[in-house]
Amino acid sequence: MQSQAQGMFPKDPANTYLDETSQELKDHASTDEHDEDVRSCQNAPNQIVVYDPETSDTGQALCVHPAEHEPLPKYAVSNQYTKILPSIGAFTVQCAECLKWRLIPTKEKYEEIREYIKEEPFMCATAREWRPNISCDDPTDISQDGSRVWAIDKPSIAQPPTGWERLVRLRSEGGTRFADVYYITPTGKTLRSTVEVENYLLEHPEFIRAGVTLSQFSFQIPKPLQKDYVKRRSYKKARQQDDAIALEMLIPHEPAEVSPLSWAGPTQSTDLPIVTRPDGSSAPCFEAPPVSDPVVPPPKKKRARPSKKYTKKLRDEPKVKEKPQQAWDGANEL
DNA sequence: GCCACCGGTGGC
DNA sequence: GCCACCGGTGGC
Repeated sequence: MQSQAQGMFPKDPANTYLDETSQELKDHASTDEHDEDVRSCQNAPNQIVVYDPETSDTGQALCVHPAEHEPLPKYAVSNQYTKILPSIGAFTVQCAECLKWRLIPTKEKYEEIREYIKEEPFMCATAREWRPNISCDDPTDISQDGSRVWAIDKPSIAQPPTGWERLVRLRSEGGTRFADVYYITPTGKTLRSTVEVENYLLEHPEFIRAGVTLSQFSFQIPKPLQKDYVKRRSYKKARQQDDAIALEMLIPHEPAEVSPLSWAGPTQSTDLPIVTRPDGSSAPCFEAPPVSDPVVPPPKKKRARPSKKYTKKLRDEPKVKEKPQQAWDGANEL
């Protein structure tokens, strides 16, 4: 995929992750390369779309697309973990002019567009970099047809430093959060917060010398378009009062309509949101995980939040636990 | 023991 | 209500 025109990007595009079950992607393929992108999209189960709320009215958005040409997400293929969570399956951005959605072929391109989207609004012409003939006259690549989860991404998030990867991992529906953001260092360490990044950089000054700064990291997560994807905190408080009743209220019982493109998870994992449900609603959504046991759950142990003083101690005393350096000892040379 | 996923808390 | 943070947990 060579780059030709470095097109203009839309202003305030919406970043969208989507679950991939739609036929429309292939319907709009217009070049061989795009065909390939579309196919890889279609093969990827449970993708998610993200789009930018601020711009949803005027229309800019991005859609997410999984690791290219991977038939299945990492969770399903290489991860020994049995839980299969919905994963970001496609990246899409909305044209600032015609408001149509254009699939972005790679996560890297998406991150590039997202970083500069405010300054350089995305247009269909931008996509000519990978789809030479695309224009606003072509139909939208994807639409909110109920077959995917759409989530709103934040604009102006810096691209991760070279050699680093920014991971957005979706949580299952009904949890307390929609997703988590992680950064994977060149040495393979996973960092979960700005504090951890800061500590890591202090422990590895070679990255600082190489120009890596905290401003290149953002742990902002996309927001699900489906309002009830994430459990409300007020619900949790209610549950503390009366668990059984609250559970009834919390879990919607909707007809399950399994997508033909859903990936097959472990049979014992039926309590996981591995399928999507076209429900005819305007916004796509994942199947809610069934309630495995509506009985009152055992009380959970309370955990005291570490004090600020403790947090500061952590910052002052870098953790020692870390994976042995693997491929990137060259960092020391920076 | 590791680690991906999840929940709970304080702060704003 | 949202966000940042990070400890807990269970499957491997």
